Amino acid sequence: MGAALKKTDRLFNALGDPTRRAIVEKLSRGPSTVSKLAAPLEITITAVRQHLDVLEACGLVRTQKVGRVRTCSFETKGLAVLEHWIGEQRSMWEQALDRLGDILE
Amino acid sequence: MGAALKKTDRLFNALGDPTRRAIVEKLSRGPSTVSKLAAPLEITITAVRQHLDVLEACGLVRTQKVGRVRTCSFETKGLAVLEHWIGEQRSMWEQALDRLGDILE
DNA sequence: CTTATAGTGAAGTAACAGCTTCACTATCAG
DNA sequence: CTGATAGTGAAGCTGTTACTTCACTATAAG
Repeated sequence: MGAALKKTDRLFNALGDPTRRAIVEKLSRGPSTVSKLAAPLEITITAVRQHLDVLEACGLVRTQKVGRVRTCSFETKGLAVLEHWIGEQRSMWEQALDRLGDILE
Repeated sequence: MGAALKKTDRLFNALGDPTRRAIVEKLSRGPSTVSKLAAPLEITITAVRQHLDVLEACGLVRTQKVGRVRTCSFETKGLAVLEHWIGEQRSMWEQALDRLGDILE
């Protein structure tokens, strides 16, 4: 469970950066390349590369280099982990409300 | 939509910090106070207060001061925004896959 | 072969985020 | 009243992080 926590850690941290979320949003609309991602963001391709490292490490993006072009695509796996965490908190909260209800009766 | 984006921004940023996520997880199990939150985290109550500011600003936590004690509780509203964002990306990705399928036919 | 394109890697900078300390206020208990 | 408890606010320290520059490699095109 310690490793799982670390994964959630990296995931939320990755999406905490607005530039990185912009990249994810772009890629969810379809694959792209490093320089095509950089253009609208107005940052260097080096910076984009660094962001891609982070996104790849937590399962939000998958990349593949063919020739001299690296193609980046969206990866659904990361979102599943996110949804799981949200579900956990929700159900814990429901249980807490139930206990409160029992006490009030 | 600009304002909505800013909200999502603050939300992910808030949950990007492990300490803040620990606070949210704790509160989803039931309400607590500032100093009770600080104890297991081994940080000062001042630090916890600062985290609570962030969490309150993005609708993940609600707090209320009675006498000299501030009681903090979990707020479901924030999670809804999160889920909405995840859903958006998922559906965009589905559509992208559909377009790809059409092309391949 | 020459030149342009796409990306990589290392190193540095500037800003920010998380945390602390300390001095302080407000509330409750004996 | 006295002392302890719970929290607040300002200011400063420190490590992290997002970003840049520059020198470089590898592929593609003329």
